[in-house]
Amino acid sequence: MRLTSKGRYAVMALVDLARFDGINPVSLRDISLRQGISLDYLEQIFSKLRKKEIVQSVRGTQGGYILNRKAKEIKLTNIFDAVDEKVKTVQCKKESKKGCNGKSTKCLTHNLWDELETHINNFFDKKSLDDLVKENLERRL
Amino acid sequence: MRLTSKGRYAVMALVDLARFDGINPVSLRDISLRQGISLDYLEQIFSKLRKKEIVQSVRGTQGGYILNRKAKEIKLTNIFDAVDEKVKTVQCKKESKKGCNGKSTKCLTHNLWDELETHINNFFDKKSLDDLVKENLERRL
DNA sequence: TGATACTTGACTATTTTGGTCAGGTTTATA
DNA sequence: TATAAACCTGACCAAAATAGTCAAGTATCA
Ligand code: FES
Ligand code: FES
Repeated sequence: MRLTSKGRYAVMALVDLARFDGINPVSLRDISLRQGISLDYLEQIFSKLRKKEIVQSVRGTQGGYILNRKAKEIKLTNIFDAVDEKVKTVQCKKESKKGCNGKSTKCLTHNLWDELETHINNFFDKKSLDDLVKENLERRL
Repeated sequence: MRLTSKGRYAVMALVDLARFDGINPVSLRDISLRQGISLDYLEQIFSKLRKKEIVQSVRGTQGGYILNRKAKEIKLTNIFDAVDEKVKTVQCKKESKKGCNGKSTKCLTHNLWDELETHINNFFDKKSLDDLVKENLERRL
């Protein structure tokens, strides 16, 4: 069970961006340099973030990206959703009565993984981008 | 972020085994049939569980595996550890001051992933094999 | 009319996963 | 004591997921 770097990068980049929010659009090139993430990869990630209306793009010279909502209203859940970093503990559908890989009943541990998923999602629901920026500022003082 | 089936199978198999614990050794063949897990794969998994002293093997005809500790004392953490299903949110060492892939400092989000890891491990620390067996019995009544 | 920066889609190398396969060894029991 | 059940080990492999790269644009500002 591990976190993929797509999710990690998305959050890193957004925290970076949020720090400058309201001042200028931030270019991916800058984020790439500051955070050490491949520019091409960032583009893929931001394309998804834009489609989910988490960021807005500003084209042309001096362009870049800006947040599309207040940092306080962007939860980790939203970010992870946008880049397809889902928490997947099981394959079987929650609603269906069938088990994994087409079995007729749920397996012995189905309920456990369900609980786990909820437990993790709770964490993501609570944390907002704003929280992260603030925590980061505090640590620097 | 997803759970691998090695971890899932390990827990499934142990719950199955625990239900018969104290009566007979349970053969992997039986578990394989009941739970629909490849026998060869189960052998790999149980080899690890044995090395970490979670189960004991009984060789020969009528052999199989038995729990090596009380079900109450086997936490999910122990099981996951044994089969190398670790919760990995970051690459960088917790203790080291260096960041991921050799960067000189920790990244903006390091602390966040650390919290997440703790949050997940809390869940695994609380659940014991015994809990799972009981929950399962209740649901059948 | 550059230069900057976003946009898109296809492609690819590496790693991880989820196994299989072959060939053992041990031991109860018929 | 033979034999079959069951554990034991290590090598091997195909498919999927990951973590990108590459190429060829388009929009906008100075
Ligand atoms: S049936 Fe849902 S996890 Fe096995
Ligand atoms: S430095 Fe530890 S997560 Fe980035």
